Amino acid sequence: MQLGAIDRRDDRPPYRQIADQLRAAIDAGDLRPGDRLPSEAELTRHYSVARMTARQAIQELRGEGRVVAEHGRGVFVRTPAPVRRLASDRFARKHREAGQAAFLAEADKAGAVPGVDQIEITYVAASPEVRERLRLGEEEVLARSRRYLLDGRPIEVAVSYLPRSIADGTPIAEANPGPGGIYARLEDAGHVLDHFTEEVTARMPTNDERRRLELPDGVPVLVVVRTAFDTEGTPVEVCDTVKAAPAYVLEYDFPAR
Amino acid sequence: MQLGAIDRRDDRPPYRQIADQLRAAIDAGDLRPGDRLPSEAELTRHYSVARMTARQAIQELRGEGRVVAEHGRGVFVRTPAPVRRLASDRFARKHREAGQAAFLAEADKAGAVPGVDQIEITYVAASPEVRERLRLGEEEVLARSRRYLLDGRPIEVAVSYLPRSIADGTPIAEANPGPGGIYARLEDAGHVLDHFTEEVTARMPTNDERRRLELPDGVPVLVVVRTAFDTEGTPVEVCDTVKAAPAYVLEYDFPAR
DNA sequence: ACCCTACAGTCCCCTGGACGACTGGAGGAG
DNA sequence: CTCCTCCAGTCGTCCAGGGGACTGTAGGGT
Repeated sequence: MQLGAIDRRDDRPPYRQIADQLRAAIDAGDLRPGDRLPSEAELTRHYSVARMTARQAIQELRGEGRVVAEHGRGVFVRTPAPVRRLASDRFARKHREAGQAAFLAEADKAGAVPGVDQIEITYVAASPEVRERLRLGEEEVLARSRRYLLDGRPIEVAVSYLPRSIADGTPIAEANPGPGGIYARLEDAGHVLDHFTEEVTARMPTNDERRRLELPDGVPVLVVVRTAFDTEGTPVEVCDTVKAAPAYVLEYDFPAR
Repeated sequence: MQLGAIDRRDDRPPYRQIADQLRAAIDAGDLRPGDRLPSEAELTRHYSVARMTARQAIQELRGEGRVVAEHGRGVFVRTPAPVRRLASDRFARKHREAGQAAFLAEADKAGAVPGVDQIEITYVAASPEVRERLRLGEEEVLARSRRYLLDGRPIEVAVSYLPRSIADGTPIAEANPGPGGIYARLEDAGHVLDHFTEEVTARMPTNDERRRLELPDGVPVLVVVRTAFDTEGTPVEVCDTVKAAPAYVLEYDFPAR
């Protein structure tokens, strides 16, 4: 771990020069994921700057999501999350027929331990966005909220909205909807699924999302809103998911027509 | 613009309380897009804190991408960028047959003035990712790099990679490939397009990307890597695009199978 | 009428200092 | 040997101050 010096004639301010040198050390592999960065005290000594200046350099890297500070321990190069590739056929009927919901099937394949918690099932008035997608009027919707874990670490929070008229009195309103998940139950109830649309955006997380997903600073989220349509062309479910962005690659395939 | 006070018994530190109050004012509409926030001096007077503390509160909101500081002028609530909805049929042949590349056709529809600049066309050795996607060996690729503007503001940077064997000696290697864009030229050359795959991720921008897209702090980017396949099943182009995340919604449609 | 110069207001960057909270390990008490 | 206490190292937060750079405007000179 060899750091350079600060050039006062450089047009970049000192804190940025320090940040650039640390970033370069990470990119060059001198600092590997999990390694501790020089402490604030070490940086102030090495560069002969005030502690606030060293802190600002580290703040820069935190904002980029490259390092994580742990109170009382140090600042560490962030370990890249294992990437989940989500193919657009992950909701294919063949997976449901194997008796597993999409998430479990996939975790199995990756050899990781899946988990679901923070399950909450309530009836609520639909937001304008949900109402538009489900083509509803004033009807209440069933909201199924849950958090997905992989090897004990939260990776996604999701809320499904279904029209009350469809969900009422079916296992969909239970915490555990049974083998194949709620899509299997929808088909049991006569709503054979035909296709999905997904709308993908990215943004910085809210404080609440940062807490639930245990995200460090500087990590954006992917927001995927999926609408499921049955063979009648009726939208039967809207699923609003928020994922830690670095842990995902979404794959889609579409014709040139 | 009415701000509260700091509660020293609150478990949130003062800078966070100030940030929360400012954020609430934005969410409540007391501060609208384009409005100036109270200056550092005003905040220090109002809350009786040191200037560093007021700065830290503002830093918090900048990291969330909610406000933008302008040197010498003030700190302003960020104006949400107009959202482009990108449907997965935007590369459909019918649009090309109208004689316009996908981007121009869409800008027209939205009534905005499109622009393309920073065009660079070079032959380079393919990166491992590109080589894998194009199923190439050591062959060089043509790299078409450009930046897209809408009403003069940069919204996307893109690099297309094509195998030299396909691009050489065609208008694809020219700065202006002619009506319908390079996809039309690929079909002229006998590579009739069959389908695309897109891989979508999100992350914080690099410094270079932040500069080229003129992004303020705290704004993530969407990365879309599209591969085009011809009717032989051969990948003929890889297009790597980086977009300012808040300005985009990507839409995909896929069957339940 | 035009241009140029001050200047006040604003954010940017840095210094040096202080206290608090958390972590992990060393060393002593039992 | 076990448990507890203490302490050094680390990051989190805050204070008070100073110089710098940028912006827009008011006012004066031409």
